Order: sequence, then C-alpha cells, then structure tokens
Amino acid sequence: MVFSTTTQYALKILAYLNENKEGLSNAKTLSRELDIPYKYLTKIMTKFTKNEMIESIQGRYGGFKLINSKIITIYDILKLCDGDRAKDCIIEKIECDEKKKCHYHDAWQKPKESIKKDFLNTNVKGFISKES
Amino acid sequence: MVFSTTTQYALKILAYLNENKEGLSNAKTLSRELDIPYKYLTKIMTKFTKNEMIESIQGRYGGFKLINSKIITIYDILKLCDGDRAKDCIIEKIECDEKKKCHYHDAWQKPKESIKKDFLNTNVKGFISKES
DNA sequence: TTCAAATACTACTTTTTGGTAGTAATTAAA
DNA sequence: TTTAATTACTACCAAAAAGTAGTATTTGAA
Repeated sequence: MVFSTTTQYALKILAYLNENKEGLSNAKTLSRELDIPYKYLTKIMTKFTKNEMIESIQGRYGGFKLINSKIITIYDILKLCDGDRAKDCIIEKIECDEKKKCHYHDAWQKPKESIKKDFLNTNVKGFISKES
Repeated sequence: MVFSTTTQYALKILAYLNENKEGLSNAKTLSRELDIPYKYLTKIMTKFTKNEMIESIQGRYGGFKLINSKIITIYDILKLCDGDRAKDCIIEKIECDEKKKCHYHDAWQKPKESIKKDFLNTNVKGFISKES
C-alpha cells in the first residue's frame, strides 16, 4: 500500500499492543513477533512514547503498552511517521492554505476529503476487534 | 498528504494535460507552470509515455498530451510511481496473499478496501472538471 | 539539407529514509 | 546493593528516492 515502511511498522505495533492490552510487551518480543528490526523498532517506540501515543515502563521487566483512553487514527500515525509529507493539500507540499490556494486546491477537495476521512475514521486500536 | 513527491508531481502533470486537451504541452512549460524540476519532470514523462498513459510527440514542436480514451486512476499512478510499495496488503510488504495471510490480513480488510476504493474510483483526468 | 527545439537515454550527485552499533540510564528482583 | 534486563540516547552506515548534467536522437520548418 501507499504507507511508508515506518508507518506500516507503526500500524503493526499498535495492533499488537492492542491485542495485549493487559500486559506489557517488550521490544525484543515485538521485534521477533512482528518481524521488525530490533534497533529500528526501539527508535520508533521512543518516538511514540514521546508523543504520548503509548506508555513505556523502563528498567528490568519494563516494556510498552497502549494508553487505553486514547484514540489513535491512521492520520495521527501519518503525521508522526511521515512528517511534512502528511500536509493538508494533496497537491502542493508546503505553500498552500485557504488564503493562498494552489491551482488545483478546490478541484482536489472532494477526492482528498474522501481519502482523509478514511484515515481520520480508522481508529487503529479498534480495527482488530472481532465485533461487527 | 501520503503521496510521494513523484506521485504528487504525476497528479499535477495529468491535471494540467487534462486542462489542455486540445494542444500539446511541452516539458519546459510543464516544469515552469507546475514548479517541477525540468530534468526530473522529463524523466517522469518518459516513464508515463512508456506505460502508455500519455502520448509524446518527439522533435521540434513536440510535446505531450493525454490519450483521451484512457481512464487513469490514482491507483494506476501509485503502481507506476511507487512500485513495490503499492502492494495489496496494508501491513505486510511482500509475502502476503490469500493462501498465506499475514496475521492482520483479515482485520485490515475493511479500512484497506475503503481507502483503495477511493484510489480506484478517482479518475485523475476527470477530477478537475467543473461538472457536479 | 541544415538547424533549432523538442523528447529519450545514460550516468552521476544529493537528500531522505531505513537500518545498525555502542553506550548510558533505569528498574526491580535476588 | 549488586546485577541483569530493559528502555533511551547518540552517532553512524546503507539503500532508496529525488534531483542534476550531458549527450544522443527525433522532427519540422526555413
């Protein structure tokens, strides 16, 4: 799919943590189970933790777990993992806002909104649930 | 947005060509009007041409134009510009098909389909039209 | 038939992303 | 209070994507 490798890793990780809501998951296990390079994974985890998307417990017997109260959408992950690329306008990268629209701003509005809605509406923590 | 720089360029280019259906648009003009590096643009154009998404006229007074009979979706562009990343499963990169599903294959089916549908349904050549 | 302006091709450079290595800091159990 | 297992930090390396340079080929008009 369109998602960057980092974003795909993030989606996997959050899904896994969601399946293990009760306990902690440590980096070693996540790396093995999800087939993500250990060192790269810990880097991602630290970023998540700093952005308060997950909680980390340091030291021996430590690990990671979801913050249960939080809803995390695909859009949130894109913003975190892909940085500048997750800008608002589908066409222009930087210099495009309501005041100074790019040439195709309005024309793209509809398909753009449709795609964005999917991203905004997909609660990553919920997608794995068996309901519905 | 999520799209790679190359994909964003591609979307711009096709939109421009669609506005100039009658005549030819040459690389110099496209580069200037759409703010895409000239050399990088010509590289993309050649790729498009080879994949028969647009038609090129070589030599002096040459240029590019859309092949009017063809429908081009965002999905088509993703496949062309992002190559392997535009694979089917949202989670696994390579080794995931109906026979050997990845762990989250089914769970992701719904949000995945929803996003993909948008891509498949967005005819790039049409999006700029004033109708509707 | 020459020439200027266009696309096509080949190779290289720069920037960004993905991945690795080593060490420091933290923590709870023994 | 020591120690082993964990996360956090810093710096580097490799691969991929984006961008550049130079040349060859094509073409229609003068």
